[in-house]
Amino acid sequence: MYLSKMESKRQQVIDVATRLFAELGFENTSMASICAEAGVSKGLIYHHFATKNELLREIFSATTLRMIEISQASEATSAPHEQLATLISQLFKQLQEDKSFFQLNLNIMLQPGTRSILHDLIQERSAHLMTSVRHIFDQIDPDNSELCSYMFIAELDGIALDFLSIFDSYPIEALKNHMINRYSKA
Amino acid sequence: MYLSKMESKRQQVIDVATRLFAELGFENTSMASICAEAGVSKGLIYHHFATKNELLREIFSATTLRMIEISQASEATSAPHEQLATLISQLFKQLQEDKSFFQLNLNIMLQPGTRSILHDLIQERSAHLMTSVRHIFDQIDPDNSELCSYMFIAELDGIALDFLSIFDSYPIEALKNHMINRYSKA
Amino acid sequence: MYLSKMESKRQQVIDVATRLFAELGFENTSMASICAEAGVSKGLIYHHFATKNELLREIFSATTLRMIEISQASEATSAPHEQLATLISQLFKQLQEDKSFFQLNLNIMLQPGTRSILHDLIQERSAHLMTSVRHIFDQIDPDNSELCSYMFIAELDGIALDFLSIFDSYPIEALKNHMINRYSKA
Amino acid sequence: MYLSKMESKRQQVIDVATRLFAELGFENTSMASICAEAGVSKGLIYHHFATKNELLREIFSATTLRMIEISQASEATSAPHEQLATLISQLFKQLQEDKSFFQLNLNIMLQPGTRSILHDLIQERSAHLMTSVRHIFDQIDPDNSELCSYMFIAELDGIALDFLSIFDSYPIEALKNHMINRYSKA
DNA sequence: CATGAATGAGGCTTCATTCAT
DNA sequence: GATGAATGAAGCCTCATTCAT
Repeated sequence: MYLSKMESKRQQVIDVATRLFAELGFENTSMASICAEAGVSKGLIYHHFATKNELLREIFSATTLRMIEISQASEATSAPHEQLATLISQLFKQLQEDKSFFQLNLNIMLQPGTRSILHDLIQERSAHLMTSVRHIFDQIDPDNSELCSYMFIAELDGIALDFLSIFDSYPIEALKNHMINRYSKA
Repeated sequence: MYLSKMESKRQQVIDVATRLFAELGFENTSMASICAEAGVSKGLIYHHFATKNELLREIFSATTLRMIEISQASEATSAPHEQLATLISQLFKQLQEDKSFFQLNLNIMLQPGTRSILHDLIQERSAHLMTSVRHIFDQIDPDNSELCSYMFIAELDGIALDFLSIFDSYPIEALKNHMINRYSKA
Repeated sequence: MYLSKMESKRQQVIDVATRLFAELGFENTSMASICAEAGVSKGLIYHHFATKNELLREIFSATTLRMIEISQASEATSAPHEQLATLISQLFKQLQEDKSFFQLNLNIMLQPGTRSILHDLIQERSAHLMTSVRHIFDQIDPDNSELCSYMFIAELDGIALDFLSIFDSYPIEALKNHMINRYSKA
Repeated sequence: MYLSKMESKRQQVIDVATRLFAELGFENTSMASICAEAGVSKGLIYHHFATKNELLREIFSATTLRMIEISQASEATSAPHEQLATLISQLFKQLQEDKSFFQLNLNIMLQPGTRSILHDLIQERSAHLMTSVRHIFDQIDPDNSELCSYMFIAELDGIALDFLSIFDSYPIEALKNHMINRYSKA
């Protein structure tokens, strides 16, 4: 029970921080406001996380894990075109269900301040992602798998970007279907 | 000469601020540092710009104008596929020549803080951009011009995003050629 | 015409400053806001008034003149009790007609910052006022004229203070009649 | 001892701020100078008081309590005329012993800036004061108790005003005796 | 007389972080 | 593990005033 309570406060801080970073941005979220919303003292937050930057890194790592889970859901199916279809479906599902999750990730990867804090973690994540996608395209078109992978990722990133941050009303369903059509045909 | 001197300090502030916002991010750039680098007193910056936010808005508006110029370069040629090719070329050229220009734009459109400051201006810009692109696709495939436009923009945005912020080494030339091939064939 | 125009801008500054000082207080009124409301440049205001303090002193002096005029209106009548009645009437009339005029005077005489700027002028004014009132009471009760004068002034000041700054709804008419009754009977 | 130390810094801030507001005026007292004189860091003052305005409000509330105490000292005695005499004595005593206490109160109630900050508290205080005084006059002259109360308060306020802010040398003792004579006779 | 760009000190407030309890 | 008082640097902005034109 002590442990669970201990974990609960720590996790509470992470949850609240994740939400506030997504809503307000890292630089506009104060440690004080995280404490307030998490119902935790200033002393405690620094007992669990050495600095605000460390807290961000921990959150980023956690989201990386979650993104890997999403991308691995597709690996169950064997046929590469099916894998792509599943991957696309999964991503669009998440994109619509948890906008703030993706918004946060775009934020912190683009903002110079947070980028440099997370530099190594960003590297790791994108390398991992690239490898995953490339495994699939290696089975479809080994000669162009690199280019195809980059293009595939760019299309998904671009849609996410436009959906989340550029256009106020976005035909997300139409684009999802378009992507599935483009990539799931043998 | 009066005019040039008068304009010079104001413009100097804009130039320095644009660069620092791109390099460090809006929230991590202090008015004091802008003053210092522009060789201008703290008071003067507030003589010309009511607020740090106003300064950002002015910069954003200026970049919108510049983006419109870029996109209009393609309108000279008559054939729609040629227009697309020209547009893609222009964009990739700018993207490689002035990374910080695009970085800044991605930054401020994604960061919640700056987004809300610029909300109306972002709306205007993306509407304008959408209209421009759609004019071209209306001539190619009127029935699907909306979807095509969104997809086209997503691809370009995604490439820019990945190039500027995700991957450390990016095959930008290969992607450019791929895009030109995809869109310039009749 | 040049002269009148010259005077007009100068007077305009005085008028606007008087109003703003009364509405916002001296310390909360910036030279810039006076310029803006008076439609005058910063250079010009400093051409006419050496400093913000000088502007205040000039305004205070002008209001002193106006107060003297008011108090002299009563000297026409010969009987001392009539003089008091007239004086009271005049003061209550002004108090109700031009609240901000009196408010300003109370403000700047009480605020330590403005008090010290105006120290000598405040002395002069109160000495003059005291003398005027005492002339009247000398004719009524020479032995107690000093005390009577102080008490008379205190009553009027107190009513003004309470009316202008303490109570939201104040039976000003009732107090006026009470004062007239108290002092006009032979 | 923990408590005393905890309270000590907070109270120290209040004490210093009260004194400086009285001496220099609210607008001319910087938070920095309060910190300096209280031997406290800039951060701490904002740990205890959200805002400079809040600090003022707290001080004003405290002075209201003190004024209520003073006015209640008279309620012990039963006869109304005695109550008035006691009240007058008390007030003159305080007025002479702690000029800056009253000066501060006049200041902030008259300065437009501070007035609006304290608007509700001023209302409360004057309502309370009025009620207290009226209780006494209800026992003396029920038909005119309202007018008598207003007049009584005006006289005291006017004397305080003139004593503290208008005249350089003021026969305060003579006026005190005059007031006691006027109100303590049955 | 008239303008408005320019200055620099100083004001209020925020914030990450530390530390005694 | 938990609290919250305390710090001090830094941030945005305001303002009286000066001066070249």
